[in-house]
Amino acid sequence: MRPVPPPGSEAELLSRAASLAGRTLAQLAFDAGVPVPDSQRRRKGWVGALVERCLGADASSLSEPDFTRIGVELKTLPLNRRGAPAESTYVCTVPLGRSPGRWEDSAVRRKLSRVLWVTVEADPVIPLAARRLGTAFLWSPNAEEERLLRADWEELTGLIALGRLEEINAHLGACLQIRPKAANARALTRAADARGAPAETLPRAVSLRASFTAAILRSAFPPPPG
Amino acid sequence: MRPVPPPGSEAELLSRAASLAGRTLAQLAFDAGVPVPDSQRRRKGWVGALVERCLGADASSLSEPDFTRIGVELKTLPLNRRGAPAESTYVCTVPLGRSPGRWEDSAVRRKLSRVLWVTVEADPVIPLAARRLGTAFLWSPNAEEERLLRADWEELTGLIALGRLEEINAHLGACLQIRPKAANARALTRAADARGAPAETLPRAVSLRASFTAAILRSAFPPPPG
DNA sequence: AGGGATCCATGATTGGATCCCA
DNA sequence: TGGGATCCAATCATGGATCCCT
Repeated sequence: MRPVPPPGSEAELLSRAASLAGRTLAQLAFDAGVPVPDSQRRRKGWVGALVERCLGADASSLSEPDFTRIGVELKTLPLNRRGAPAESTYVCTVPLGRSPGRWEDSAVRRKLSRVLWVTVEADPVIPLAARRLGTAFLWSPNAEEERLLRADWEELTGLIALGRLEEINAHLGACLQIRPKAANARALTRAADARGAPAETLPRAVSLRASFTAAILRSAFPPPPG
Repeated sequence: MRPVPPPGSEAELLSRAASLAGRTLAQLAFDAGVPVPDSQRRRKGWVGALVERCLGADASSLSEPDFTRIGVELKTLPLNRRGAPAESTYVCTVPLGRSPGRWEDSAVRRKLSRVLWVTVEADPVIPLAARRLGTAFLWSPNAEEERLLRADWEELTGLIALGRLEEINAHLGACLQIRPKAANARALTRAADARGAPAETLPRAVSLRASFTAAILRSAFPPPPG
C-alpha cells in the first residue's frame, strides 16, 4: 500500500491520470496493495475508491473536493461496451430539513465546478480485474450546461422547500435527478414537511443522468466524421 | 360495403380524412361493410386496408400511389399510449437482382414524395374495434429529411449492388432500414450475389424507423411550450 | 450519515419473423 | 409476390434499492 501524495496542480493530476490509462484494475489494485473483489455486487464504490488512492485524493472531510489543494473533484465514469456511460453519476446527498439556499452556494454547483472524469471499462462480460481505465479529462460546466444544471436544481430544491419531496422521483430533471440513497428502503432521516414540521423520510441523493454525462463525453471526444 | 370514389384533390382527401378523425375502427368497418377481427395477430394489414377503402384509394396496380389521380400515398401511423409511433413504417420491397438505379428514380423516393399520414390509436389495452383514428396530415420530405433518406438509400443500395446484402441488417440506416419481409424465414427470392451470379435470398423490405416518423409527427404537431 | 458507487426488476424498444389479401 | 402492416422474444434503459467504507 504505497501512499500517493496529493497532486500540486491540474497538470500534474492530468499527467498522472494519463499514465493510468490502459492499465487494468488488477494492476492498480496491486500497486495500491488491495485485493480485487470478485464482483462489485457487494463492493459498489470500490473502483472509485481505488482510483482516488492511485491519484492521491486527500479529502477526508465532508464537502471538500477530492483534491483539496487544487479544488478538483474526481469521478469515475463507467462506460458500457459502446463507450457510453453505463450508470448515472452520484453528486451529493440532498440536504433535507433546512433551506436549500442559492444555486451559487449549493453543494451540487461546488462539486461540479471542476471535475476530473476518469473513464473505466464497465462491460459486464469483462471480469472486474481485467477492466482498463480509459482516458481522463478535466471538465467544468459550460454556460449551457450550467444553465441546465441550475434549472433542474432550482426546480427540485423548490419542490423540497414547498414540502413536496414525496412528489419527487427520478423522472424529474433534464440532467439532474433525485433518487433514494440509503442502506435500504426502510432507512429514514430527518426532514421538514410542507408546514416545516419535523418529519422522517428516505434519504435522497442528487445524481447526473447518464444522458448528460454522455453529452459531456461527446464534447470532450467528438466522434470522427463519417 | 359502400364504394367511396377517389378524391379529386388533396383538399378533398384531407377533408375526408378530417371527417374520419375521432371515429372508431368499428364505425369505419361498419360503413365499409366489413367485420372487425378480434385481433390483428392474423390480420396485420387490416387497418391500412380499411382506411384505404374509407378514403377512396384506387391503386390496384403495382408501384402507383394509393390515390392515383392526385399522386398521394396513404400510410396509417399507429400511435402508442404516449402518442409516439408504435412501429416502423413499411415503404416498399427491395428490388434484388437488378441494379438499383438512381435515388431520383427510386421507389422509395416516389412513394415518400407525397404522403397522407393517418394516425391511429394503437395502445394494446384498447380493443381493436374501439381504437380511434386521429388527425391526418399531408407530408413531403423537407430538404433535410430528403438528404437523410437519400444518404441511407445510397448506402443500402450501394451495399446490395456490391453483393453484400447478407451484411445488411436493421441496424443500418439513420432513418431507413432494410428488414426481412416474407411469409417466413425460409422463404426465398431470386437475387444476385457479389459476382452478379444468380442466388437465392430472403426477400427484404425498406421501412422508415419509428424515430423518423416520430420526428415527422413532431414537426407536424409541435409540442406546446412548457 | 455522507462519500464512493453498482445492482437488478421492470418497462420500453426493436429487429427479425410472420400474417392476410388481391 | 408485392402491398398492407403487426407480432413478439430478446435486448436495452432506468429508477428505485442496495452495498461497503470511514
